[in-house]
Amino acid sequence: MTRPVEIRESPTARDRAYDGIRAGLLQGTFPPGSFIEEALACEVTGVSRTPVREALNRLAAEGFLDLHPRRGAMVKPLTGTELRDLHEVRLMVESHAVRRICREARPVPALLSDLCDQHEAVSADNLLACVDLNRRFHQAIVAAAGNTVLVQVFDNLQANLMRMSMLSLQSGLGKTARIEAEHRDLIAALQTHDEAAALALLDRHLQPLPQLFRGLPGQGPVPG
Amino acid sequence: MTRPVEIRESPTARDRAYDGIRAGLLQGTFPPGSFIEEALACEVTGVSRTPVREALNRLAAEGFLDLHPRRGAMVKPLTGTELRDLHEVRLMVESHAVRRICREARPVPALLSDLCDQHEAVSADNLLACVDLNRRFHQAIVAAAGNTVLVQVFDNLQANLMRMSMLSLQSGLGKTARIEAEHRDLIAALQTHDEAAALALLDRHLQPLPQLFRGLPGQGPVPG
DNA sequence: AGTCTACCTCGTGTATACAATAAGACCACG
DNA sequence: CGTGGTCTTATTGTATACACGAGGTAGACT
Repeated sequence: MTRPVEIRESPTARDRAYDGIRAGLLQGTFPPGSFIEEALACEVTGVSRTPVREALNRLAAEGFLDLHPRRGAMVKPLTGTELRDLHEVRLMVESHAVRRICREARPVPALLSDLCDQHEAVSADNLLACVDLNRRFHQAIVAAAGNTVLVQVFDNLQANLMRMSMLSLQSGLGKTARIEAEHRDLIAALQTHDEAAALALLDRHLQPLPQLFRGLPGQGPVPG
Repeated sequence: MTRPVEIRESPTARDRAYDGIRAGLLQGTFPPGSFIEEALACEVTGVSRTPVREALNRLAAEGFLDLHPRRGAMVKPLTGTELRDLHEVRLMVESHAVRRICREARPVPALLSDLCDQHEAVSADNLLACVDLNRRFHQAIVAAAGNTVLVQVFDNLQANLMRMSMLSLQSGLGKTARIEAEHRDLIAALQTHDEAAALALLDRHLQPLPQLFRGLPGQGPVPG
């Protein structure tokens, strides 16, 4: 386990570019506010400009970058306001999913428990791996609601949600043990289709996050 | 006002490609289920493959196309299920926006009334113009909630929402006069920050849409 | 006659070469 | 010494050429 995150060697150059750049963004290799020049991204990822540009476009669509015409791709600094807005939308989407699951008595996929088990296995200092597991857990909940468009919307938020997760773990707010326990509680509530309980658990699970941006005036970029 | 929709001649080839292909998709030049070959898109839009590919990628991200690796870009057929899912998410987003506007007593931008006025002016048989005005109206409401991430999410839905609007108008469900009246009522409720009334009006305003997909089994593509 | 295989063609995936523009530096002039 | 302008250069935007792979067709063999 020398590598931080399981990077599957995708045969397509575009995906290699995308994965490489995104990893750099999450790990801070490309600091917020800086510009990523295409030539640099080419060196880092080892592919030519064409797939790099496609990757940059995709990352911009996902909210990682601001594409300035003729200027380049600026790494979008996460401001307090954006974190607030992101958290609000995320809560809206996941609450909606939870409501649908409970009201329509949808089955809860076994994948959720599997992810919890994996969570136990991974070491707590492997930030990227923890973030990825967390992402897949919440993604699975949204998917379980059975609304493909809702899944698509949630996927579009993933980029910045992962950044928020990183911040949360780095600042010590999210203890992985607590997260895993809360995940299991949430699964239990969903399995019995107890809407009120599930919503309350979800709310409490995401409650620590606002501490990240509480007090921030909004404009200033968040360090990290 | 000879032109149906204000198409600003963008100097960049990528935008010309994007606008051209999207117009073709909305108007049925590229029928659902068919594959768009890059060479064809080049002929239609008059630019080379590079910007065409970027446009296709963007349209795929927006849900217009399904990109099959090594196969090409298939025009995604809108199924009954997708229309249902889309409507549900759309209602979730706009309801959330309305709630925020009312609870935080946010000012309602004059833009909304302006759009209603323009709606009076445009002829009812100009489908694209009507769809575009409608789009901007709902977009402005979401924007008025003051959550940039929510706006971004809503924008990502726009592609398919416009397709649904086209279907609605074509099938005669949406009478433009009624739409405009309901828009004005909604504005009034928002201005007085009457949450219950605004939510009810929004709900009733979007109520006719489910008739589009009611009874559809889900798999079959929607004609048009 | 049917089926399997091999080849060919077409279309996407990638790289690279060319064009255009904006930012920055340097010089001249006030 | 400061300011304005112009020129250079670096980087993006676009076009095109090449590579690779999939799918279709035709021919041969059973």
